[in-house]
Amino acid sequence: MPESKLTEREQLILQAVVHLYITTAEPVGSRAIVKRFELDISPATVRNVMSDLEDMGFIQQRHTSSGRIPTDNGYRHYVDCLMSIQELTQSERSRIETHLTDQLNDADALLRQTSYLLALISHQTSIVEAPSLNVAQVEHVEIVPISEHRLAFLLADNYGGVRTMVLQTSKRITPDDAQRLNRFLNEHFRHTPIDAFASSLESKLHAFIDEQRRLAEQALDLLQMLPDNQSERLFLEGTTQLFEQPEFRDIDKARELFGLLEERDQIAGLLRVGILNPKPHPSRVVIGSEAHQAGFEELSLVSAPYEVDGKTVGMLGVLGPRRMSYSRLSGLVEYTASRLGSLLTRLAR
Amino acid sequence: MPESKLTEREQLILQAVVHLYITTAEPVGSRAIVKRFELDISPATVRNVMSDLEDMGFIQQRHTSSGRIPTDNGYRHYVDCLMSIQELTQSERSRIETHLTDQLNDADALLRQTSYLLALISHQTSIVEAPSLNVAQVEHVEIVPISEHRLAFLLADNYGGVRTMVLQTSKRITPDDAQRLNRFLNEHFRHTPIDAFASSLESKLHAFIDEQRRLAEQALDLLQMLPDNQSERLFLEGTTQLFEQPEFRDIDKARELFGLLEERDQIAGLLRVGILNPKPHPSRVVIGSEAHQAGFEELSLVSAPYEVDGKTVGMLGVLGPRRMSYSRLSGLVEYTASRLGSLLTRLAR
DNA sequence: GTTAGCACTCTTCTCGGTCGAGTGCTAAAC
DNA sequence: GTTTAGCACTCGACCGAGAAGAGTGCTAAC
Repeated sequence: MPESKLTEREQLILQAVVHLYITTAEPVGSRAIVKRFELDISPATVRNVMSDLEDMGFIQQRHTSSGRIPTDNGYRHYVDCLMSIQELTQSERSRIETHLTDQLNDADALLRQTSYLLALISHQTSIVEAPSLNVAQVEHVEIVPISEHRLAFLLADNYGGVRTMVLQTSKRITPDDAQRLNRFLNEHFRHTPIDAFASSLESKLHAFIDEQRRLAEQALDLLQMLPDNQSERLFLEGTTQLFEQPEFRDIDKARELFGLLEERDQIAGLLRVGILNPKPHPSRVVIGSEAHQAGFEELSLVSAPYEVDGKTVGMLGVLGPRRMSYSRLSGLVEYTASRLGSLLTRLAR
Repeated sequence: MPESKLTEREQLILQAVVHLYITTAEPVGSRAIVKRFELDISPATVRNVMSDLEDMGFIQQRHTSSGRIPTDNGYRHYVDCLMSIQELTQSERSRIETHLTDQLNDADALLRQTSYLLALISHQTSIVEAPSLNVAQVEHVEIVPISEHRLAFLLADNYGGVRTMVLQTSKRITPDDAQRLNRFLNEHFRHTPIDAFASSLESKLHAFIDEQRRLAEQALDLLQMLPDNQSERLFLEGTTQLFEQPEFRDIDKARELFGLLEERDQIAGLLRVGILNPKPHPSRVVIGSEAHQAGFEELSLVSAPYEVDGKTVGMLGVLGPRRMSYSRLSGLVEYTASRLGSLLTRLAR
């Protein structure tokens, strides 16, 4: 944890402002701080300190003579230097363990359930990203003739994820054709990273002839559309929770938020923000304008990577108002990530 | 079209109230009607007629001395007796034709695109339902071994829809096992209605032994979960449009609406409302409280069934504020439904 | 049956005043 | 030098009065 440059008293007051504002959603006054934390100093002293903190850009006033609220910088300092991550309670822990079990043998179901549970416990909006294409590998591909002119193109990755796409052909495909193609595909592309599959297949197109080649080309087309679908592999739950927050009582803010939630790509992008920022803890926090994203000013995201076989394969997190309990949610997100990781590891075998 | 029991003048005034309210979202006064439609009668006369219409329950006042707005009954009478369905313009028609082509060889993609287009042209929220389970038939099933202990269970229906589920087994499955099972499944269950597949499979479980039987039982479990997933086979687009409407400026109404949109099951149920109500036109209208659904009071739905090979297989529609252009949207929805139907027919071959 | 006139009702907007929370500053106390 | 008490000041929230405006219902005349 980086050393705070503030005096002990300043740290105390900043922490007090953050805590009170998080719980009440109201600007925090000097008297309220003294009362609530039973401090042995007078409100006037607190006022002086708050004035200093304001000069340093950690807290601000909506208008002269209102209480203070933390700025993005204030939250940032709090998260980086003052906060200690809160462990989950025993009951929360067991709740996760019972609802997130290895009964779920489908990666999608597991991810969805994780998202659901995360929203339920956090009372915020949860985001869970499926293992990303650049770490997943081809485990198995199969072209399945469905009817005379239609085929399913099935692609299974090594994390238990299965995608199916549909192909149409003008010429009839024999089961033999399909089987030969399947054998070839699996022989040559097993363990290829999924995002390299398309280009890898392209370079081997010459190995096919006739109908098989046409099929392979069509499969290639489908593969090239895969990255676009990445944002569909995002599990969001509990979006209603966000709208319950007082910061979105304002109809225009609410509408903006609603628009943002529709933009799956942007949400997916958010999970990537700050991912490089190394920390003693796995969890990351993006606060308001740090996201550099229109409409995100009132929001924050606490996220953590989850690992399969010691390798980070995806992210999950909790999206809430900037004014949220970072300490509690960091703990929750980290624990959930580790749980999901170990279940996925078992699934990936 | 049922005969209206109103006098010609009453019809005229009711129509005027509906039209004006639809376009302005403001209560309609007597003077405004005379002005806007250049009537040769005085506002006082209009007031008398409006008073009568109010007694009949077709229009109402928010408070004494405000203009009138249509009641659900008023809209109902308008839709049933007064409205004529508006044909699409040439440009709208060609827009649909170019964006909804037989290039899309995947039923899901086709449905999604339909939904997208419908939202775009209507400026409302669109709902498109996938062909329902009780009319779709098994076209092909295949169990695909993915890795030693994992299999994909692929189920293709005769409308171009493909679902994939994942199975986990403790014992290793040989390709031969899988192939034999596949042959059996396709021989016996091809053309079985999908919603009868599970029970039909159950009755034939005795034909399997050992590992095959265990597999078939697992597949059965998955099949029995299928109906629950029906609500996931609903394509919604343009939900933001709803929140733009002035009736949802009120934050509590907006929240209620947001909650409703989350409830996919209820939305799916709405499409079924009034489906039995036979009409000279294929389109159906559900107005506000007619839906008997909490939160739907301010909404209306214009829907139409789409047909494959002359058989109704699903519904699509447009969800908007009660105050919406029923005449225009009926035309749009009907046209879109017929277009989707014919494309799906070609896809189903 | 239709219309002009008019009183009436109800909402919306604005304005001024009060209240209370909270601040900043100054001077005194520690 | 730090802390505190005291006090004037600022600003938003709330309230009620009053004016404006839209629209009605009723009555009497056409």
